[in-house]
Amino acid sequence: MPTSTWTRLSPVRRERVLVAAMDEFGTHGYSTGSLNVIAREAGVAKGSLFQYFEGKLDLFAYVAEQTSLRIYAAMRPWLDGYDGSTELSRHLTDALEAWFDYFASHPLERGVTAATNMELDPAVRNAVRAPVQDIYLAGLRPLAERAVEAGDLREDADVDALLSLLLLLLPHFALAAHTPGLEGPVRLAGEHPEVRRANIARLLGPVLADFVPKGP
Amino acid sequence: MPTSTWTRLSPVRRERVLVAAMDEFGTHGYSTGSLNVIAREAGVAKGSLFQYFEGKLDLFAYVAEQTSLRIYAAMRPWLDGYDGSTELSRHLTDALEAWFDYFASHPLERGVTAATNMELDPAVRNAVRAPVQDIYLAGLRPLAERAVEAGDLREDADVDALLSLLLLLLPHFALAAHTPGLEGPVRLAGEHPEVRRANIARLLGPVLADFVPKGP
DNA sequence: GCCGACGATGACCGGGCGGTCACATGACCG
DNA sequence: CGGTCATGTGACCGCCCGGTCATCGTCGGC
Repeated sequence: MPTSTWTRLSPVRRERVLVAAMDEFGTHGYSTGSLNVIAREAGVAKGSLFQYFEGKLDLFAYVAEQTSLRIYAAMRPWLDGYDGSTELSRHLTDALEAWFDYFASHPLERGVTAATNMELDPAVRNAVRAPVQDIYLAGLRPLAERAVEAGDLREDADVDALLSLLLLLLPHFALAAHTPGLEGPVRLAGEHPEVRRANIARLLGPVLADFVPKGP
Repeated sequence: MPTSTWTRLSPVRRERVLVAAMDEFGTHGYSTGSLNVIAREAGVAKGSLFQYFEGKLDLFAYVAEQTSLRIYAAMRPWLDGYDGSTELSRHLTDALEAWFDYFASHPLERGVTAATNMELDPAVRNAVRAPVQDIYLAGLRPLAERAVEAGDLREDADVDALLSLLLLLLPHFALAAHTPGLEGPVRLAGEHPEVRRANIARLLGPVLADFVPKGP
């Protein structure tokens, strides 16, 4: 958790530190990322970083959390826009498409997401991922509940299981879609929008299959 | 590339070093993995490691390559067993199922595969993944060609594109299926074999859809 | 019994790391 | 003005890293 000093800091200085940390951690990951580099790029003394955060892990957790909040804010219109009047799978396809676009145009957020999901050390994963998942769950759970009300999900659907699946799979899809040197799985990021939509729908299909009602 | 000294080493000593390196790199990844730890666990002086390999990256590349060879050897019966008399998708489902089982019972190989696929540094990725992919391609390409002959793949199918897709997606599936704390995506690793088979087939479906013949 | 080649060894090197701390700076107050 | 306090700073600490190398033991050939 950031210190009280951090919260009192000028927004300009906060943003400089945050961007430098997102860049460094997003490029090199947690363990290889260097506080010396972050301080230098932010134009701040290294000692200041320790006045703002309890240590390296605290800074990384903050970066991951802020990144999730930015992504969440960008996805908010799609999460709030679902009222059951459109089909759930169609709505999720829209959201996933917007998500891909967001990563494509926000390399810092993409890098941090990659670093978070590719972290091997269980201690670091646990420290970072729980708050991040809480943020996504806060947006996804109401959507799932609205879908049950609307009959788009089976009444006895295990909502927790569905949300776990989405949280596990979606980052993989999103990141794989922008893996350098390949267009993306199943040509997800292809040039023709209608092809891309169809591919997203195909990826979502097996994820949702257990949860949607059987009949028409 | 290992030195000539390494090839002259007693198999017992070679195996001790290889296992220690697989364990360390598989647990902590490349950059965080320590040569000091590897030397200690292998019961070998650190200087010896530099008589066997050109440096840390050389050792990691060797570990990744040997791991691929072990996995490839275990999958060999499934690769060679395809002669066009069974359906391709059914055959690949068998192979993927065997792959999951292999990872579940071989934690060292699973760890190294995870470390290889989760590496962020492009230089390390390139040094490691090219030889690894060559190994898999050597097994998969003949299978794909046999499938074209048997009419299981469209004659004009882009075999390279299909192989790229398989190489990109399959490790993700295999690793996600054993992510600690979750049963696996779409309950891949569920208890009922028939459910698992169905889920594997659903995952493979979109990967193959562009490549199989349209009609019956 | 001597020798030269090979291989094993661990003390040692320079460097970068996360983290600390004594001190400088400057705003505010009596 | 002096005193206090929050904040900024970078030299410094101990540690571990990948990598080197002088040294020594152990062989097979003569």
